[in-house]
Amino acid sequence: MERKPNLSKDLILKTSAQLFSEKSFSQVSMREIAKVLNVKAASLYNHIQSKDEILEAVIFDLVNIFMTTIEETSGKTIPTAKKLEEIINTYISIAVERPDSFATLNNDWKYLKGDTRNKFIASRILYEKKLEAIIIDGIKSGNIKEVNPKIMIYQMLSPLRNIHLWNKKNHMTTEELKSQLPQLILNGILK
Amino acid sequence: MERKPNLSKDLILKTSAQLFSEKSFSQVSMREIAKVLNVKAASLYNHIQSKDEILEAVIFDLVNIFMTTIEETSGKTIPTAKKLEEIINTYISIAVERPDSFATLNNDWKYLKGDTRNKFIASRILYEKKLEAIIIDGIKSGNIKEVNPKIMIYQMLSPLRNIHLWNKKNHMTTEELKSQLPQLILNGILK
DNA sequence: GTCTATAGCGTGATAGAC
DNA sequence: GTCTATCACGCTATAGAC
Repeated sequence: MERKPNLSKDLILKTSAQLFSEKSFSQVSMREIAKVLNVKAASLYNHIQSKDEILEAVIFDLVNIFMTTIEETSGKTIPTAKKLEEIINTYISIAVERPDSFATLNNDWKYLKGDTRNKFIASRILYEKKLEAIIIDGIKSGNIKEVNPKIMIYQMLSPLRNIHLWNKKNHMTTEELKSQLPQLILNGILK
Repeated sequence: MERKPNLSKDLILKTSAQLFSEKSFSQVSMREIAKVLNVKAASLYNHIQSKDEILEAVIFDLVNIFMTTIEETSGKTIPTAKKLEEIINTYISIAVERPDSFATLNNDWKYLKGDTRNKFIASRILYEKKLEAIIIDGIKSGNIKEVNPKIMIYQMLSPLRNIHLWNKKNHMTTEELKSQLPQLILNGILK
């Protein structure tokens, strides 16, 4: 409910992400996005090409952050536990600071179409491969339990991809989460 | 792609759950469900009242199982670890044996409307309350780490609610999962 | 109990005035 | 750059013939 629009692509993306996260991409209409911004739906098309483009922009904005940070973490020469903690903290930061985009990424990526969808899936596979490499490395150096790495990835990522759902009910600060969640997740993983 | 229909409510529910799990409730049309069953969309309405009714039936079929089993487990006089293992195994059984309904329950409950939606949310809250009671009991009797029970529930349920996603890639039998997942989940929880 | 035909509605997107 | 008006389409659901 803005006063006067001053419409921009960025504002449209922000508003859309918020609405997507409350319902779902498919349940939010262009008319609805426009209404929140105090404009008519047609006006949105001066700043964006299509509804699909909004979804793509919201999602890949975060995808790029995740891919960049895991690349950085992988390249560091620090203990495995520290690497995993960095990864967990990235999820926490993004889930707390940008909950709407984070929810859209995790809930609505399935509404991506064609090449964009394939690109997303490829990114996700690559991300999990990078994480697997870190875990395998940790097993070799004796810092991580000898459990199937794929199961471990699943055990790690399932809670992380749902922080936003859970944090909606139990509002915690980034600091509180960072001081508790990593230990909780890693306690079952580290020796 | 059935041969000749022999249409029934049960068959419609089964087929719908499969399609919902592949895409999403909102992305599956009545025409599409009908096509798989080799009938016209209008024919479906001789067996069901509405598309919403299909979703409700698919979801509450499983909700009732989950509510019944946690009630049973709560009433038993067995160690906390055994109770949690039972709960975990219920998820595994359902996720493996009825993956389509399980996926629909976890992904598409948000498309439930009105009272039905409220009833679902109330069930989920009640389920988590029952689980919390078991955990608090375990903390008191010294069998469970002294961590915030709400965080523990989240750590337990996040992976369990996503078994279907993960098991689609790494096909495991019910037995394999039951011999590995509970320990993995509980190792981080049990002393 | 399945069919054809269609009502009634909401959607994403566009054309063209201002 | 926002507006009004509207197009073209797909959807759920119903009416009525067979």
